[in-house]
Amino acid sequence: MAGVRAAQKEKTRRALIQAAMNQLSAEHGYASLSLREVAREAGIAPTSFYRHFQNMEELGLTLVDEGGLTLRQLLRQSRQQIAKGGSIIRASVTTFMEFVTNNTAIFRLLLQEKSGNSREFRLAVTREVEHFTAELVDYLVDEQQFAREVAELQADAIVRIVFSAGADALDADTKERQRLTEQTIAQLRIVARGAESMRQAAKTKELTAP
Amino acid sequence: MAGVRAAQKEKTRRALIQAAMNQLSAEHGYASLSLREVAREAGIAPTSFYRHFQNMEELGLTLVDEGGLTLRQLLRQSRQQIAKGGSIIRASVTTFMEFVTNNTAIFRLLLQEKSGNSREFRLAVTREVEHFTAELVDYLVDEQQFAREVAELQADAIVRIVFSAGADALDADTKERQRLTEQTIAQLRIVARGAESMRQAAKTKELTAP
DNA sequence: GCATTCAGTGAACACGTGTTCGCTCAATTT
DNA sequence: AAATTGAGCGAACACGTGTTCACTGAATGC
Repeated sequence: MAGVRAAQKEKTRRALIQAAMNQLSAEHGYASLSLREVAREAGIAPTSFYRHFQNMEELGLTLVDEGGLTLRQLLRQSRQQIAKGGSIIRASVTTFMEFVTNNTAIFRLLLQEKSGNSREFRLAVTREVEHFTAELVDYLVDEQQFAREVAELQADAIVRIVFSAGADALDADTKERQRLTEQTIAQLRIVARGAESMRQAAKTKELTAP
Repeated sequence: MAGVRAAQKEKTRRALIQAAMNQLSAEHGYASLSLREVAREAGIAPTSFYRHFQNMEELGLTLVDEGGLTLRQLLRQSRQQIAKGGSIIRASVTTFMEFVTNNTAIFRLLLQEKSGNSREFRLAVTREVEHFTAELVDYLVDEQQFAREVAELQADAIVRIVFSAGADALDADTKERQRLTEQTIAQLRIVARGAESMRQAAKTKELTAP
């Protein structure tokens, strides 16, 4: 019971996942992913695909799950960078862009595939993004002492800006990506200032008309 | 030379465009648009499609052009609403969301199709979005007296937030759309405050160390 | 009135697709 | 050692796709 069989199965399963990722590009999206092409790239017969996934859909959902893991990893690494000191915003955005650059396939799914998918697929992506946003809200509340309501507005705005810039970064060269990074940092600073000013206003109001 | 012929041709051309738009939905994106299905919905034979467009690609680019027109119309209507007085941000966001609701197909192309298309298609979309952003920059510079640099940061952030929210609104029910609208308004206010505070900081700096 | 232009057609093509079925044969279980 | 399990396979299927070609017939130009 060395599990040779199970190990081999897992191996070709990974091969299928990797093959699907390799096929994702700007011109060739998830919607036009074909079972036969994926199987070919993974080096197995088309029919063997079904030994691992019931559907292309099921493979897609698996990929989104991988995306969720990547997002959590991104959060962890971001926190580590922040702990090292320096600008929180700069560290976060830089880490984010690094992750995008090094996991293009996954971020294509998370940032660019907003249409042309099954409802279930979109829900899965939304779930991961919402989880990410929720983590950011918690950070703003716990570490930055924002009121929950403002933190939610701010976090959602940040995620929209950063994810949108990330989507652009996927199809940009190094130089353009650098520009996007700096631009995003500056924009998040604007948002932070705005949120800060909301906090001040709320405090003032609280004192004058409690 | 009454132009009966030309008129009929234009009519079925519009029918093709309309047919393509009708086929766009959350589950069925631009990538999986099929020549035959579009022709069928337009009420012509598949082969007749080629009398009007060389490609599905060419139809797609035409649709993006329509999107550009819609964006310009949106800007005009937004300015009219602003001229009526009241909150500039509220008027703009409300108008935007109305347009999204009433032109779902076009905004699906502009807001949700970021991947799985030809390079040319993506460039066309980007061109329209950038034009929109440039108009917004001009507004912030001319009417709100922002420095160009800050205006560009702010405009890009606004477009990212609003377009992202618009993309979500496309697949939301009325109530959720209302929530998105209010949320977006609040977020733009945060951004406006942040940008304003940048302006103050710049001024101060200018006075203290010119 | 006659000749020409041209939007629309139907048949036919080569091709890629997802999915089924029964088979093999090594890993595993008994 | 014998029996069972299960990943991987090739043949075959029905189907939708884009594109070609020669043809029709009404609108147009002369």
